[in-house]
Amino acid sequence: MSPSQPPPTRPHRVTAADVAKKAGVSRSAVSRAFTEGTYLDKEKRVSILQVAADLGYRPNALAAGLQAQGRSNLVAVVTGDLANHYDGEILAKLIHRLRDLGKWPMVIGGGEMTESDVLGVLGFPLDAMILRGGSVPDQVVEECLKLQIPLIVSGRVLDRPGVDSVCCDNETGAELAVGALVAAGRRRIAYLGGRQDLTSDRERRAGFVAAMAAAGLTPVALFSGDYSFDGGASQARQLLTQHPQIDGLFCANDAMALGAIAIAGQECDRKVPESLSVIGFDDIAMARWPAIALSTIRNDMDETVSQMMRLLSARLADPDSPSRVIRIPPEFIARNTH
Amino acid sequence: MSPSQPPPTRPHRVTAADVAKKAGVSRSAVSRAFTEGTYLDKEKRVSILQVAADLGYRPNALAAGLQAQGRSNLVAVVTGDLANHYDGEILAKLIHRLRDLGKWPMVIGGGEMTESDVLGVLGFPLDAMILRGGSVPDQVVEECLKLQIPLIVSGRVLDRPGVDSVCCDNETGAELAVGALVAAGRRRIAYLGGRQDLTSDRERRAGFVAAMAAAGLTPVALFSGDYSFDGGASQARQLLTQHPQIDGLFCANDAMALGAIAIAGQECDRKVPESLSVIGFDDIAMARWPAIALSTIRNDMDETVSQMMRLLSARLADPDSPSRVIRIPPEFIARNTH
DNA sequence: ATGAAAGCGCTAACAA
DNA sequence: TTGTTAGCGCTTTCAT
Repeated sequence: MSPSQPPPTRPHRVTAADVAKKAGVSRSAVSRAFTEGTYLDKEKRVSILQVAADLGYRPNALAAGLQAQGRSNLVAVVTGDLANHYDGEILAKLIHRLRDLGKWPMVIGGGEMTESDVLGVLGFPLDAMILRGGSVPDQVVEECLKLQIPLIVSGRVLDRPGVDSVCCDNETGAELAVGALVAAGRRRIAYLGGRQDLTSDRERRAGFVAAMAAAGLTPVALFSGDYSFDGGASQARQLLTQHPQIDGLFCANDAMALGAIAIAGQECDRKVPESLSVIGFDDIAMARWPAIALSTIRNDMDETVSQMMRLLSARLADPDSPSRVIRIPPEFIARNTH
Repeated sequence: MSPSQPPPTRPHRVTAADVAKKAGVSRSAVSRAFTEGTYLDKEKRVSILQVAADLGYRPNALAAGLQAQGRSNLVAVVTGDLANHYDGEILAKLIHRLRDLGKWPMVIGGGEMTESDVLGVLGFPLDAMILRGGSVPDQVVEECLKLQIPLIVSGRVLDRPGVDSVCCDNETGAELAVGALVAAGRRRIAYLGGRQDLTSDRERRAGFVAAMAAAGLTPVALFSGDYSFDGGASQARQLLTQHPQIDGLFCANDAMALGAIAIAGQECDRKVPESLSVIGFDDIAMARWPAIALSTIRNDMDETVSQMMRLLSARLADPDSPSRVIRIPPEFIARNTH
């Protein structure tokens, strides 16, 4: 209304223009000062950076990302359920390694998978999307491909053009487990599975069945759980009740194995490993705890993440390269439960 | 060189302009079609959305965030070490609740805390930054305040203008633990602490000391660990060796309590709770596992996250409101280890 | 070496 | 109700 009223304008974020004015140079000079390998007088650069520091200026990454076509440095990470320790542990490594590549992880998922969230994040011009474990709605995959956003999948294989996957060789892992159980003298062996809608479970199950057959054995039972401790416990209760004769148990992941061991000891009067051998899958940190010392199949996280980063870099460098599937070899880790 | 060579231009992301042209409307009409509560002919909106869907268009969130001053919907989350289950569990809830608010979480930290990462993320015009646990470099706090970025701190209290905190009432928690140990008939009680550089440990320690004094008891020992299972185990080994007479142990978090219980049973021939009571802190999911059934002090995650979201919303609505500190009341959860 | 100017894709104030 | 216009803050030719 009247010019006497100074607008109580909240001091906006310092921009390159502010720095330019204060330093007596052009906006472009400021931009150059923050970019390696650009023509700019050595002294001038120093003085600009000084002024910028005084003012508390830092380039707006949003504006930069908008400008740089196809290099927003934003990477969406759709994590599996963080209640699964494997997912939590691998997420930490993933975040760390993405930063090494200069990427910023936008993390979604972690519990109940909200499909709208993962579609919503596509609103950002992502450099890539990482799908960790879990069931990935097909629609999401379609949208990513339509938007030409590179997809790196881990924990399952998605053999499609433009999608790279890295996944444990689950069948081999199951074979190793059966081999170890047989070597321990077990013959009446059962499988305690995870969520049947996930390929990891299907592959481990198939590997188990095949290895048993190869060993001339018939599975005593094939159960399914949900990859959780509680699920493992309740399924193990039924399993040990209905089939008290079993002497070996291969579980689809470590959490279920721990649940099963708890039930065996507390409710079924079965000592592990004396009267029952149990082998898990993944080798989460807890499995290494001396008090637990779970025999398991290592699903190597460091190697998995390394390969994911390798695939990511390769695809970013050449978006049209053929899609790749990398299988990580598992390893049997002998501890105290078999 | 010659116009006969069609440039092998990688099809760019579909923009509002593309949709506008195809639909025969203006760019603004397209923008309006995607914004609730704008003037736009019903039919026209439908047809625009139809064309957009055909083309696979979705508004570029970067451009939108650049435009909307102070509403990028980006929130940086600096998480504590995900090897601590408490941090993992709360991160999952945090991500979920932030999405409910329409915010996108950029997650950093999770393991080795890289200070440059947390400074680097300030390049984005964040709506807010969430600091979860751990030690927060002062420089980070300064930069945030300088940039006028709201800071929500959890797991410690940072009583400064513009910073809101929500934190468990650690002293009361320690009192509850001592009370429970005393009620269980324990008198020779020790404290197995976490990282002394963290306020959570200092408060729990202080609360322990005060409660012991109030009960007319003298602590047998005050040890320090690192909040990890392994750290708890090795400290407990020393503790039980040097002070075999102790009959009660209050641990600074659940992980250390589990480590201590493991050592007690496996190496020191002390049955829990028969000859040694152990109480943890946090009430992580594992503490509830029947096989573990850890008596502990609940550090309510749902309530913590709810309050964080409340503080966040309030600060976003009024950036100048006085900073607030919310203390979450702890609760003793009696299970099988005391 | 450096400034001017164009544009990245979007929203919002202003006209019509 | 709708189109035109002006930025948001930055990077990058293009001149100079």
